[in-house]
Amino acid sequence: MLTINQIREQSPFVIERLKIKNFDATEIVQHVLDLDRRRREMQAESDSIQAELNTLSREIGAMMKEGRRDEADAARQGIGTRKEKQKQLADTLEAVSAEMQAELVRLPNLPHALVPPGKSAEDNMIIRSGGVIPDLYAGALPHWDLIKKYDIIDFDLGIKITGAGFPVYKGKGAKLQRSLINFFLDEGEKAGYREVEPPIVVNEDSGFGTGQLPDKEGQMYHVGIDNLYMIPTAEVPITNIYRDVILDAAVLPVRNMGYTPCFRREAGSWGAHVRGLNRLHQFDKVEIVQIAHPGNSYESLEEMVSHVENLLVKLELPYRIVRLCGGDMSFTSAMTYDFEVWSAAQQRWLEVSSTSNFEAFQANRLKCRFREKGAKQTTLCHTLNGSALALPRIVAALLENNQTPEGITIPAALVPYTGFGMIS
RNA sequence: GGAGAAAUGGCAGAGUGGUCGAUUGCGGCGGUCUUGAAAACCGUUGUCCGGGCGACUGGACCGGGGGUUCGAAUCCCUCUUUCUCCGCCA
Repeated sequence: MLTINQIREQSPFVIERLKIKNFDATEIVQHVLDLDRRRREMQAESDSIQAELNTLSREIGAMMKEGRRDEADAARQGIGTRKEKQKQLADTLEAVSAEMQAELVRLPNLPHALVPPGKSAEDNMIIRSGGVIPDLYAGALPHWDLIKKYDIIDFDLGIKITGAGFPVYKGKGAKLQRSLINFFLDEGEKAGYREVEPPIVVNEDSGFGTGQLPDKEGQMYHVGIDNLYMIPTAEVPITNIYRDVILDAAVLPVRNMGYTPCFRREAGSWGAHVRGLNRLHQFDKVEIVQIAHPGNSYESLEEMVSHVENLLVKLELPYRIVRLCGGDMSFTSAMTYDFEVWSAAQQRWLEVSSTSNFEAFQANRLKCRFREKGAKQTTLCHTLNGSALALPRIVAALLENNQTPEGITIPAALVPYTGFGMIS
């Protein structure tokens, strides 16, 4: 969420910027400012009554010690009404603060100045593209047919075991998964990321910290009996490592990555374009996360973008990088690059990575701060993350783009991992 | 799952109703001394929310939440977590 300070100090700017996200913040900002003013007034009053009470208590303590019982009893007289008033004030103060918090949480992050305006994916800005779009032979198949032809991914089995959207990877299909994961992790390690293996179920605090709760509650699988959530992305546990942490400025940027399965309910989002591997309830992903100094966070973003791009180059996939327009960006992001690969049989671009700078938006919720050497003040870090990469659509594109009448060829970079160069 | 013990500042560890944001040690930072370093000595050292241009100042925080009391780190309730023993188990 945005900080109250920023809203207090530059509310017209906040309102103006959010228009890029097609969000009219006028009312919320006004309401927040109003609540903030009331909150501060009440706290001043509450604090001063509390100060009086504290003094009185101390005096009574001294009297008791000296055995002046009568005086102590007398001093006790005025306390009841003050306590009552203080209690009332404190309760209202808490209610006002909670309301302010609830309002603050409704405001999306401010988009960066370079974010183009726009309503939908149509308005995204293509930054660059690479790779060669293949010419498929006549009779080339979409991946949902290829996986059956070569018996490497089985949706029906998944339906039997769990339900739709939980495929079973078999044989070379399973090996391909494992190879991609290892390849991504190895490349990440070369790029300076520390590998972590986090829990894949998280508590409410973590869900709130990265912004999945409360807004996107319905997107996560909830383990009701223990009130835990299955992660929709490794971003949640990996970023939450830094919840309630004060870092030394010298350690920034911190680079972590992890492979996890990801779980998404995708309620209500099924349609014509989500056949096969295009959208699943469970999928594998390697995620990279950086905690950066606010002064350098866009360098971190660029670094992450080149890392992801490098992966696509090594996989020899035709890709393009787009900077999302305001209307297509997520609630929490200040700047997002999407990576799309060309799916030759489907004749469309598939999103395989979304790499974002959240600036201080998540950090404010997480209370992830840093301190300059020798400084007394703490400052919010910037947090960033990106998929590097999400597997299913990569697999879809690899299968479709690399199909030949003899079988599916494996890109050279992967062969050391798979141990085979062809699925046939 | 059953029984018991515990949770205090970066760490270790005092504190069982009163001036305690908290003794002390270690660590960190600054200084004295030294050619330099070590040792020794002196000082300093948490976070958050308010007020003030500022010096400074009010409030909160001893695992979380609630309660008793004029007053709670200390007493009571509850939740969470950790440790020990037993049971079960990859």
